[in-house]
Amino acid sequence: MNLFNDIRVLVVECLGAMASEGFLPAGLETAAVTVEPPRDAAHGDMATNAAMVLAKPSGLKPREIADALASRLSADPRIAAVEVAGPGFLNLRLVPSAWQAIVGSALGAGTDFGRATLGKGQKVNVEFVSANPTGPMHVGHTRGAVVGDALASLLDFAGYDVTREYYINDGGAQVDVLARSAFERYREANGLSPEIAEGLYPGDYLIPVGEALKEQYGDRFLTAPEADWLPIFREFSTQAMMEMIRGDLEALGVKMDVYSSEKALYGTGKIEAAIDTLRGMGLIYEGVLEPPKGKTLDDWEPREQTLFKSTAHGDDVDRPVKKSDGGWTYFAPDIAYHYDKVQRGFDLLIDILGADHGGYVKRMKAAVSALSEGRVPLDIKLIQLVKLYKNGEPFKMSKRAGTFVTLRDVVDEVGADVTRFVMLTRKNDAALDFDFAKVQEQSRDNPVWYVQYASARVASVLRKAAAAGIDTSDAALAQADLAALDHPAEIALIRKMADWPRQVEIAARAHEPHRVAGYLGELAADLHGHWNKGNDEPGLRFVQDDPATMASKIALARAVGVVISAGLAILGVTPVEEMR
RNA sequence: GCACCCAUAGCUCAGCUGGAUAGAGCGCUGCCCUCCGAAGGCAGAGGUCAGAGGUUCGAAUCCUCUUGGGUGCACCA
Repeated sequence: MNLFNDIRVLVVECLGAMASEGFLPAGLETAAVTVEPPRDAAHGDMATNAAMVLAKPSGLKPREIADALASRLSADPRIAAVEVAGPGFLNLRLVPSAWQAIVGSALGAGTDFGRATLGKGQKVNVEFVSANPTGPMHVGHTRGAVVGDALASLLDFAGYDVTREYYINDGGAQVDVLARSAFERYREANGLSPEIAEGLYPGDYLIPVGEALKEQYGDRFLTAPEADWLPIFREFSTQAMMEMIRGDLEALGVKMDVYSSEKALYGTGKIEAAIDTLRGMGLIYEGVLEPPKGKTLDDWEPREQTLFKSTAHGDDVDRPVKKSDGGWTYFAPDIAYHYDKVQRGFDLLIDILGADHGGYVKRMKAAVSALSEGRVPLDIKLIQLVKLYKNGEPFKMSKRAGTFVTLRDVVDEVGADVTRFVMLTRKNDAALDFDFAKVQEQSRDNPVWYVQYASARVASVLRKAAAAGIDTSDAALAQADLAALDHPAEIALIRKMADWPRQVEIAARAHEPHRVAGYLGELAADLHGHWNKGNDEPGLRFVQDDPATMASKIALARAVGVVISAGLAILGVTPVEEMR
């Protein structure tokens, strides 16, 4: 299905044949051999670097290898022309039928077109969002949620067995703060005026929690000591927060497979077991850390602590796992949690974190490296800031949650589809400008609109074809005369569309779902460009008088539509049938 | 002080984990426009890929250093 891979296989086979004939030395490493679309279309359909890569290890001149390889390749029925170019590139031109067949594959596979086996069924865990259960999700979380969800879909599409997971940070001091904040709202619900002290969460979203607490417990905790109500209020309000967060995620179209709780790790011995495992490796010791240089800590004093020798696995300094009061640091349950993921048999772990957690990457990688004995890679994607604008002006909203803009605010304003697409228009480690006005604009420089417009145009011609009595089911369209799609412009559009399976692999390998959005923008641009050509050249239009001709053209349109739908599905965006 | 991330056209950004003459949109300039679906189309100008070394057939891409920005740096998560 990935034509580039097919041709690469052919190239490697030819090289193998050349080796068995003695032209090339036996056992040459061919991993570096690539078959890619050339940047300049004038160079042909595909280019391979085989001759240059193998020149040195074989002791031959690139030209010699290229010539010999060229004559072998040209014997393949799919190859129309081969030429040696530049420093030793082989430029390949395929016969039109090789491209036209791709239209048939796309129609046959539907939105599964481009599915890859890259992941080989390996189990991958994508942990994302993991927002503290202390309030509604804000825009920063939103980007992480979208990137994580799209990455999970992408990896699934690329053949991995994916688990979406949320780690609830419900074990630290912040949930005590939440409980105390809820207590004030509980007092409020009982007719007292709340005292939202400095450091408590002031957001209105806790008002209903306070009311619910009153509903359940009446006034009986109003004068009770904190120790009586704190655990109860903590439990009650974290559950309320998690319900809210689940709702927020749902509004965005994100569904987690697993919610893991930090609190649940305590008292089970899991933290102790993880630390003991490290201790068994000689990676836990009692020691005193040096004070950080160049930064003045007024309350610094040397203390002996239980430390994890993370420097043995690439970290800069060793990290404490116990506080001076003997309790675990936040790092300890995190170690246990990742150990749990390793033990659940994942072959690859991915964490999506805010960029402000950058300092945390090395120690976590060190822990996973140690606990999995180097078996399980951990990739941590840091998500940069989202800057909000409205018509170019920095934008703040404070509807109901204090000072920050919530996920709900954004989704209510522009919809989940637009939100998701825009969040994926930049790579995760670059800051993103999100302009409320711009993302709803109907213009070329709004990528969401542009891709949806392409989708709508495809749907439109399909409707026209159906009205003209053409069977527009994929199965029927696949039977159309694809050989009629022989105009260079049509072949060019097919070539773009045929690049989709390759793009999936590239994006999946890099763990970068934003590439899918970028590709869809390019494909949409090509479709629109092709459409415009039809204005001057009626023969290129999708809508034709002759039913058989039209069926061929519609097959192409639908094939492009299939790719757009498949791509949007990965991004979690619903393709539109028509523009309103 | 240390670590991580970023730096590409006037602006906003792509750039295939090393490929050929570095791309797109906006803006600018000049033409064209009633064409399947309006919300335009075509063409042009615009670059020391922050700077300097290195690796190699080949570097925006990998390594080192420099500059400029962001983030984070026991015992909070």
